[in-house]
Amino acid sequence: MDQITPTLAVATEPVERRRLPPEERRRQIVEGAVTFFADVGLDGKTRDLAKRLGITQSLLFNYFANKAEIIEAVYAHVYLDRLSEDWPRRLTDRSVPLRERLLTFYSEYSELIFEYEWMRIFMFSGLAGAELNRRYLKHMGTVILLPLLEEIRAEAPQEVSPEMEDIWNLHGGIVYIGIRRHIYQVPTPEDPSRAIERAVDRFLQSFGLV
Amino acid sequence: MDQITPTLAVATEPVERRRLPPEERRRQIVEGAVTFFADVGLDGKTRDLAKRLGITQSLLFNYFANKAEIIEAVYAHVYLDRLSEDWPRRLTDRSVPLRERLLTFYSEYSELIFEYEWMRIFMFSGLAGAELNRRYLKHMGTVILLPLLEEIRAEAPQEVSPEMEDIWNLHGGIVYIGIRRHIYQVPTPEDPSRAIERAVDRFLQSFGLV
DNA sequence: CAATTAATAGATCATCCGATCAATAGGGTT
DNA sequence: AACCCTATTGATCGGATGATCTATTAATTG
Repeated sequence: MDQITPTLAVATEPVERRRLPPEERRRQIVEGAVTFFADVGLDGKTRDLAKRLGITQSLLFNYFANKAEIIEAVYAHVYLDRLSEDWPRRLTDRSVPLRERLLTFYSEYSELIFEYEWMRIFMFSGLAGAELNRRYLKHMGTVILLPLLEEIRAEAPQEVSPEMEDIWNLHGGIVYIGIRRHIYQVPTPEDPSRAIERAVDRFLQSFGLV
Repeated sequence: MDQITPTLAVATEPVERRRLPPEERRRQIVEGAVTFFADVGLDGKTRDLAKRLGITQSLLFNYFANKAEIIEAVYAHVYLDRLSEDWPRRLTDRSVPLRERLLTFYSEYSELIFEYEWMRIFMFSGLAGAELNRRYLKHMGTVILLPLLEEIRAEAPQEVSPEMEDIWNLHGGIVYIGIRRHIYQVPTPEDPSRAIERAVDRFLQSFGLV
């Protein structure tokens, strides 16, 4: 099996100082754990994580009761408060042209999903059957994509009526760029904004907009 | 961690008969391994696999030198000879309308990628950094999507010129249905053909076709 | 029906893993 | 400089894991 071999002891900061303030040490562990588990998956071993952090394995359990708790902290650090509360409002702000709303949304949203850690941990937890992903996608559907559907329906001529699956299709086509880049690790455009813009324009055009 | 708990000893066939012919036993192991590793990931334990197959763990190593060899057999069983050699030719057969070519291709191709085992093992191996996935996507790009790009360019009016990323976008939007269903395990249309048809039509329409 | 052969099971090994705990030492305080 | 608190360490435990080996048992052959 060609698992990615966990890089050993890549000390991001000089490791001289032992005995950090607990808050800081905890933060350091979580941040290290995010990239570590993004690299090797949620089955990554605590000994490897500790080695990468330049600390002993036992110290991990001084800050977290068990490994599951570390992963909880990773989830929290990667996902919590990363979905802007502002998006639903701005997506439905009809004083701004629909095309512009869509482009600014996907411009900001893509910064999130094209992040290495975000994309990989989301995929790992999805495969593990985590409830997190279902909650997230459900939220995404009701809070972002459904309002978006209504916006398009409001502006589109009567003869063409978009469906929810059409919105998911637009969304998936964009997300797939990040999947290619961070999961399959194949070349993708450095800056995806052009591809996104073209996808959005094709979408709008097909519903008689733009 | 909320790993999917491997189902224990779900004997697909009656296990009465021991002492199977080697060929048959091997085939049985591989097929069981495909769904097993698709469920729990490539880190799945050989003891759990054996339990599900209704055989002892040591028997596995009578047919395979080690676990990596089992996974190789799983890869082979899931991927080899599953990309029809016929697709490139049929996609470029200009005696058939382009829309029809696209629809029949994605109709057949989606049967492949919407398969539970295919999708999950492909994602697991992608995350593990397997070369397999890069080879596959490269092959997909050059043998299917690039010719497809040429076909669209040939038929599209000069003023609009599709790019390779546009084709990947079409492709990704369709594949994403399978990702939602089998990776994130959220509800998707029972039959994706309607969504695929609409996506293809939007795509063609935006390039002045149909 | 006995003999031969190959599949199978169960015990076992060395290693690895998550987690625990007593001992140690860093560094701020007095 | 001595003291004390606690962050950190290193040794260790029980259980799991991939892989091996030997004894047993089922089917095939003559």
